[in-house]
This record gives sequence, C-alpha cells and structure tokens, in this order.
Amino acid sequence: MYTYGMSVPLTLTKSPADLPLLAAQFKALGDSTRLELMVNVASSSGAEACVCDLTPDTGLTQGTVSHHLRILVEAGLLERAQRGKWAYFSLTQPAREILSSMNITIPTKTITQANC
Amino acid sequence: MYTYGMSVPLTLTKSPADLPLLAAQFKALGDSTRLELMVNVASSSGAEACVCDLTPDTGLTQGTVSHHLRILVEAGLLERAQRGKWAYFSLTQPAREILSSMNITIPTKTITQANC
DNA sequence: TCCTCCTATTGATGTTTGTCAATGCGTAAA
DNA sequence: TTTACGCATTGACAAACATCAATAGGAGGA
Repeated sequence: MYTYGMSVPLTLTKSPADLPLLAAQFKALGDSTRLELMVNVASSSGAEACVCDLTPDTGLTQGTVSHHLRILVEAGLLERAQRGKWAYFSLTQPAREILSSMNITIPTKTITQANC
Repeated sequence: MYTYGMSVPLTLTKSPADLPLLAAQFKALGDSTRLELMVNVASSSGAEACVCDLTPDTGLTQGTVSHHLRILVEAGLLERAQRGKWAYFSLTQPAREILSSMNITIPTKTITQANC
C-alpha cells in the first residue's frame, strides 16, 4: 500500500544510456513468480536459497523455477553460487537497493531449509 | 550507474498481498519504450506531456504510443487529463517514488512543446 | 454544418513469454 | 564404477505482447 503525502523531488542521477538495462531489470521483476522468488531469497536464512528450497512455494515445476532464476541472474538481480550439488542464490546489491526502496515486506515465515 | 558500498538494510513494509500489483507496475516499466516515455513525461515542462509531444522521439506510430500510455495509466503510473483536443499525461505519486528511488537521470534536453 | 486536428481503437501479424514433460549434466555417495 | 540427487536445458505449445496500417471518435474552428 502506498503512503501518499509530500511529493518526492526527482533527484535523478542515472543517465539515459542506462535505461535499457534498467528496463531489463524492471522486466525481470515484472512477473509475480519472479518477484516472489526475490522476496523468498531475501527472507531465507543466510539470505540465500537453493532451487529445491524455492520450488515448493511456487507450485511450479523445478525446471520452470530454474528458468526464472536464470532470468533474474542475467538481469543482475541474483547471484549464483555452486556448492557441491546445490546452487545457492542471493540478492545482488542493485537488487537490494531496488527492493529496499520499494518497501517490500519480508514475510514472517522463514523459508524452512528443506530436506534436499 | 550503481554506487556500491555499505549494504542497504531491508526495511520492508509492503505486504505479500501487494506483490502482484507491484509486479504489474514493474512489468509496465519493463519496456524501454515505456520507461523512456515516463522519463520524457517527467522531464517535460510542467511535468506533463501530450501524445503528440511524446510520439516523435519514440520513432513509433501514434497509435502505438497511445497504446503504451494506456498501459502505464492502467498500472497506476501515469495520470490522464483531457483538456480540449489534447490529452495530457503526468506521473502519479507511486511513479515518482519508484523513479526517484531508481535515480534516473532526467535528460538535459527539455521536451519542446511541439506544434500540435 | 463541415472540416481539421488530436487521440483512441480495431484487426492483423510476427515475436516473445511462461509453462510443462522429458532429458542431459555434474557432483557426491555407495 | 555405479547410483542417486540437485539443477540446467531442450522441445513444444498456448497465451500474451509489441507493432503497424487503417479507421473511428470527439473537440474546436471556419
């Protein structure tokens, strides 16, 4: 929910050349599934999560979730770290800035580290 | 360009129920044409612009620009005001908050009020 | 009233996207 | 080496999307 009030002055420091990149990041976040993945990664213990942790909540196939995660990585919003058989995803700095400025609630339920 | 440095704490106040709406807004901004339209509206004198002012820079058809503007209005990012034959578009408060937090540069060239 | 101008809408078309089922690829354990 | 497991990739398909050309709507001026 938005809180209206004093108008926010537009002090903008990004150049027009950055617009395509920024549009790509917005596009990556412009999907409910991916946005939820971002929030779930952020709310995971250690601020990172693997595919098997993230998949159940989506109700989607593992392959589809992997697909969405790849899109978020390519947009520079998630970072991928392989450790053993698992691939751990965490928010990048730009992603943290975007999400924090958007004031998105981290759900209270912490993603339970699954049995995978 | 992003400025890396101290990590931004995630103080998030939006509920999970808002995610679909937020995703819709991100989706609307996730197109280079529409993002450019937003910036051009913001940088217009009076912070509003009509279709005939916005169309030339895009290189697209007037009908297509009108289509994109409708999408931005439906996402709650632009406001439409009809005055005579002209339809003026301006940023909504949520749009100002998003753009200002993204630090987008307003191009120095001010949109010249066209001869329409 | 008729014409001109600005904007919206419609129909059509090629492209992109989200999703699944199935399969391939590494890694680690047996 | 063989097996099991987590993840990525492929192929396919329906739905959504971006775009244009053409047309319709509506307001103001002649």
